[in-house]
Amino acid sequence: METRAALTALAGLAHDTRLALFRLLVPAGHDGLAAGNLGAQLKLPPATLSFHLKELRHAGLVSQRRQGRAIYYAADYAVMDALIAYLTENCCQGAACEPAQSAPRTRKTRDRHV
Amino acid sequence: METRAALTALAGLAHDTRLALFRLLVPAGHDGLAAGNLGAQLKLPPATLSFHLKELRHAGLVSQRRQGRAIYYAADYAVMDALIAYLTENCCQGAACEPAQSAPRTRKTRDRHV
DNA sequence: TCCATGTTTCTAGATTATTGGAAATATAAA
DNA sequence: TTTATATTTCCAATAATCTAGAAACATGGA
Repeated sequence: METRAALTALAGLAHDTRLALFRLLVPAGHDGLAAGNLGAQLKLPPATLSFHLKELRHAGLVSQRRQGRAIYYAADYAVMDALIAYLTENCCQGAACEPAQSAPRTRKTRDRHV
Repeated sequence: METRAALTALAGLAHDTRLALFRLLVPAGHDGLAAGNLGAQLKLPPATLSFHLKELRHAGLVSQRRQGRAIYYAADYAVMDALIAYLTENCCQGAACEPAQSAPRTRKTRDRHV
């Protein structure tokens, strides 16, 4: 993941409504949850909900799928994983970051599936 | 790490200049770099530099230490590590996030030193 | 003491993000 | 068709963040 994309993903998560939305989607798995369901859980007016879901989508953190009248959103784990890899590699370099761990994860180890 | 702190750390990193500052500090280790050094590398006016360093400091991502006339900033690896742990646990749950990996990291495994 | 250097704080304007009502769009069901 | 439901887009107001000049502060050296 490049710095530009990492920045976009960070900005996507750096808002309490969006982080809450994303955290609701994480355990919902690949099927995700309908927009209405998310809005009801967080008590958000529809326009506000839609605004934040769009931000998450532009950050590549969630995907969208229509099913009947409902639109389902699902977490994109690959982008999240790439962000974690980016932070580990670029912001947590060397042994300093994980003193109790055997070895820091490297790009090669983590990026196989990205 | 709690959601509120994670949000603060995410917002701290979610800006061009601040991510660049933090990335300069990461390889600089515990000694860190002088504010002036950082400002010169990124060509920032002093007030702008100071503004962003303050943000990073409030997010707990960097520490400050005066030495003579210079003020040295250093990355706080513990907070960064805690953020990565938070994202791994809360935003990357289950096997979904690391399909090519043996087992997802758990809170117990990662939090020993935090 | 006086001056130079490194950095911060003050401040105000500029930019960008967020909010939510109202209208528009898409789908499904009667 | 018509109506109901789910959601988005439009838009204007508000809020938050960012920028950088100028002034202030702290330290060290002459």
